[in-house]
Amino acid sequence: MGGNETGSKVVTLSDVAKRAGVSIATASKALNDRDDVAVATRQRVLRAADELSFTPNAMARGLLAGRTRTVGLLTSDLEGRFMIPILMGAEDAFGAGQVSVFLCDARGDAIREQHHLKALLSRRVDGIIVVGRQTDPRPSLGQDIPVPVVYAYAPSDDPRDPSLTPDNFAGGRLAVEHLIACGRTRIAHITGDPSYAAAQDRIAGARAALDAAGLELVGEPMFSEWTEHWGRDAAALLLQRHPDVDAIFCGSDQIARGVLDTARDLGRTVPEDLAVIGYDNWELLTTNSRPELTSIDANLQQLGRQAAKWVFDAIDDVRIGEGVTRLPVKLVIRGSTIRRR
Amino acid sequence: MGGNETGSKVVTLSDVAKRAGVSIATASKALNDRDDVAVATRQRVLRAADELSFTPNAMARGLLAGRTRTVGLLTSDLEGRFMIPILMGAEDAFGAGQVSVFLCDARGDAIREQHHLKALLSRRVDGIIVVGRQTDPRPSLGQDIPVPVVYAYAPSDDPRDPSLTPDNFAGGRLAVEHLIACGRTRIAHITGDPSYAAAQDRIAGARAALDAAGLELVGEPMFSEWTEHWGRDAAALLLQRHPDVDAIFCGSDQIARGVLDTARDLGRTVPEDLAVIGYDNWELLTTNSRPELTSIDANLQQLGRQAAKWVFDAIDDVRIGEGVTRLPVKLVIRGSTIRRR
DNA sequence: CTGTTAGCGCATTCAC
DNA sequence: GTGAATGCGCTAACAG
Repeated sequence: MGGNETGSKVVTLSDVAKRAGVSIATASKALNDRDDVAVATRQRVLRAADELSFTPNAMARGLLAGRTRTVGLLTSDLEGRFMIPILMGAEDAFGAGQVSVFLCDARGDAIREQHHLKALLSRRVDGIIVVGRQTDPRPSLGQDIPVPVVYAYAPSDDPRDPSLTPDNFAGGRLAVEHLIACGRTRIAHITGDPSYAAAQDRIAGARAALDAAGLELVGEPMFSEWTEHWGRDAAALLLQRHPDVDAIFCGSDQIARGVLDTARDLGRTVPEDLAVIGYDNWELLTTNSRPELTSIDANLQQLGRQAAKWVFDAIDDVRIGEGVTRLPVKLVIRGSTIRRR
Repeated sequence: MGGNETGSKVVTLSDVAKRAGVSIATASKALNDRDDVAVATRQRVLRAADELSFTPNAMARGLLAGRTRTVGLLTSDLEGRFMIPILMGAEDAFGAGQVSVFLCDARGDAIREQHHLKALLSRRVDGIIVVGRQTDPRPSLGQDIPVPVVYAYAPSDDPRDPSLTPDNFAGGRLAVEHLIACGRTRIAHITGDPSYAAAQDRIAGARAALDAAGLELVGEPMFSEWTEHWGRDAAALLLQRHPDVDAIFCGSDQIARGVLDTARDLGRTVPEDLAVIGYDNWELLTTNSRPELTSIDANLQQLGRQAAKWVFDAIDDVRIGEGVTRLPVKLVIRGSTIRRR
């Protein structure tokens, strides 16, 4: 038992150095393009590293550098429809292999979130993105986190924190402006849970657009769940009470799909008879309905990218936004508001 | 500039030790419940750590231990419907804060996958789970990875690798057995892309069930895309050509939903007139259709948990399965095959 | 019970 | 150009 046992131990820099017949220091320099190393030497080192398939130990490196090239993604609801695109945008922005992402799903539980946060800090992530499941403000992680934190989708309730969230007001306005542009004047609104900021903001935007055109909503906004069932029921109610509506702005694509079903059942032709617009641009729903559904897209992937960029900027001590920044949304027109040719 | 500057540097163990008036080693022992440390001393150390909100550096720890309590999750298609539950199951099994998960999305690109793999190895993950997007075998990462690798959903094409995948054959059989149990005898099959192993395996299972009952499929399986559109079109074709079918086994819930739409349009009553069963148990589709859709659930979250468990076992040198292991699926009965009361 | 010593793998001075 | 020494933060041996 003297020295180098067998048993495929992990290859270290010193192994490479030994094989190349140089010191550890030289090997390090050669591998990192540092200083002046004789060309021949560098070649030898690189060859040795390759032959041993040497993989530098990021932890050892991080210990020295004080930087891990690692960030934490703290979500509260992984299976939620909105997490994934944001997460993808972030992963995207970090670049394959450049920065690695710790994924933590707190399952909407504060205790679990604390555990994960602690783990992340323990692993010395360079920054954290917190992704919430609604656009309602969520509790801040606090100001004493030693790394930059950016909130995505759900803004932080502390105005000192930087938050990115889709502009629901603009979305509501955009939706109704489009309906008006399509010549509709009797517009109703069916949406989900009224306690959601998203629901209220979209309504406010819708009303702003109506006001600007000298119009009013037909009836009051109809609130309940964000489901197809509710969309079906609400549409039946609405079309009975106000047979003259010529457009329905729906608070979600799910609701809109239910509305389309009922319209079909009742023999109302979409879009001629009745224009329908959804919200979220969830492709599974918008492209499978009959006709395909016009909707508002929140650009979530872009939001994720922006969040990642902010984290980077903050790490590099670039000043980033403070408070809530609302990102633009876009209208995606399909056959439920305009007859396509 | 002599010694302790200001500027909230990260707190280290030596800071804690200093504040508690003990040596670094003692502080370490106290914090880790090691050896015998005087109760009073331990208290002082704990207090000091708390006051400074000390967070141990997992990298430094990992450097010593040779274990990072970190695993890599290498997916090829994050937005895919099947990744998320598996990912959740894995995250679940690893426990909040115990083990951290690096998430890497290769976007279906081999190059990017290599980059991510390298990054993971560089970070010295203790193990890797590879999640594929189909149940067709995927290329192995190779045998020279220094940590355990488990393949989930998409099995590895190398029989030496441990793979976990849902049992599609059993799923197909289960679906048809259920239809037969419901008294159906004229059963047809509409499915997606025939090049998918999933499609073929489910058909084989279906045929096995039919054989056992002395029945035959009505017509040939109908192949095309995994979409609602195809479901609608295929159903129209099928019902025209074989008006006497009394049940349709669909290769996916999306297809099934399209089938239900067409059945409705053609005035066929489900389930009395026509029983319909889907596959995947995608709640968004199964619970929103009319009637709600009976389907086969692949227990993906459980599959994720199992994959995580295998990784752990392998890390602890417990022998785990080799080759492809098919996990049981389950039937979820809703109103599209049996009239609910 | 507590402190001293050594070293995990690596990048960085500084001599030679 | 190259190599010996130093230390990142921590834990595991030992010695006191």
